[in-house]
Amino acid sequence: MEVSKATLNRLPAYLRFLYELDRQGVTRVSSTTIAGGLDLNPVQVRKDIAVVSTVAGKPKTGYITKELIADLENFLGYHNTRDAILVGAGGLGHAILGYDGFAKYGLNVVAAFDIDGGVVGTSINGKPVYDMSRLPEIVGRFNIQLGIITVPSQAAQEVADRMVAAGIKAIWNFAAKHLNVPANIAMKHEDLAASLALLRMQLVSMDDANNQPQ
Amino acid sequence: MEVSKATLNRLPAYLRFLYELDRQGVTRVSSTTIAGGLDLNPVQVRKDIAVVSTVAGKPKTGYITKELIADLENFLGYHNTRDAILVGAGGLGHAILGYDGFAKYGLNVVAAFDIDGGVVGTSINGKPVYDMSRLPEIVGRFNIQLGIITVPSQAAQEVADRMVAAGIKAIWNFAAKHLNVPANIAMKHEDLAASLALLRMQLVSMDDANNQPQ
DNA sequence: TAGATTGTTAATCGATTAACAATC
DNA sequence: TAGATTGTTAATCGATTAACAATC
Repeated sequence: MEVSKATLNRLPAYLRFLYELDRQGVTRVSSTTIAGGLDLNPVQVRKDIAVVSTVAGKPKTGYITKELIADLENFLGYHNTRDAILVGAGGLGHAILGYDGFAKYGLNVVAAFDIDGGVVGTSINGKPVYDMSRLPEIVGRFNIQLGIITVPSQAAQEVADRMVAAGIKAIWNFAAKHLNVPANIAMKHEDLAASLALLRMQLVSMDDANNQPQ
Repeated sequence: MEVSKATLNRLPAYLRFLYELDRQGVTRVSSTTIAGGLDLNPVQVRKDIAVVSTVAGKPKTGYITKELIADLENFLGYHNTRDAILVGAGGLGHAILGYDGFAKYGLNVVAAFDIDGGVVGTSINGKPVYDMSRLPEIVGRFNIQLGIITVPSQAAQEVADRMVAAGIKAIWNFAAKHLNVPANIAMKHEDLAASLALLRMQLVSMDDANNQPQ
């Protein structure tokens, strides 16, 4: 991988910030402006931009907003849409199926799967919900590479296994459980418990700081 | 902060893994077992455990499952429940309100707020949805410190500002937008676009590896 | 010209991994 | 006793930040 995970993680935030500037008619932008808006270090912003941009920034004037937007969109593949399927049409699955914002990020959820007869056969936000048994057929027919897991944690490993067997190459896991998959399968675990732990600890340490004996 | 962010991020996964072992009747566990189950390095696991545990592991036998569970729960504050409020009772807000799993992590969402007359006055999973104007009153009355933002990104900054004004000390932000808050407010941004970027890039680089000319 | 800003090299910081003595 | 496993020190790796010459 030629770009670090840390950099990649920041790029979508740059892009959103630039969209906003562009919308306001700002045609040129400096690393200091971006860093200021996102609470980052300007040097870090310049280094990140250097990785993705095809044109150099100009001393004194900075970068051209629209050029930078184009480079970032290109690098992140936002125009190169990927189809995905989702397994688990419960609360969270429902929310993801109902959210059209992922289209901007080049993600197109085409169908969902579940084992609950109550939702199988219905459609959510125009996306059909199939029985789990049809997973291999649909994934194969449309050559889908990306799978989203929104089932309860006890069911998640089996779902992952079935996705891999069906030919899925990348898994976005929202279940609260580490999943074991072959090394050639990409996996991203959205661990909300871990996020919450981080937030709670910040909260507690700030409490401490405020109650410090002086 | 005496424990690193990286360590803190892993602790909830250890705990879930240990619950599973305990359920299976496994009374002792080594760092190698934990590392193997979670695709981590055993030394890293031992160092992380050293930070939180009150009793030392024993050479040859490892750690006592139940002791380690108790230490982790204690460290993460899972028995020390925090009340929270949520703003934005849309799809994602609905899913979070409907999910009772956060109770295990010591998080108790007590109420939601929205500006949509269609949901205000209703209740979701037993939690009342109030009009946004009542935020200061409820936050003040129950002395709530934690706020969850699940509104569309354009509305997120204003919601954050109103949370801070009402006395919220920590914000869990699910909107696709960086939010500026005073330095004494804890903030955790759940950036799904960034996650997706990471996953897509993994997928692409694996494609590359497989199509490498030999 | 003077000053703001870039791109890059070097220094620092933090986290992971390797090595290994201690010990149950 | 021998071997597995711990806890810790040292080495490595990766990412951030500081310093600064180049330049528009």
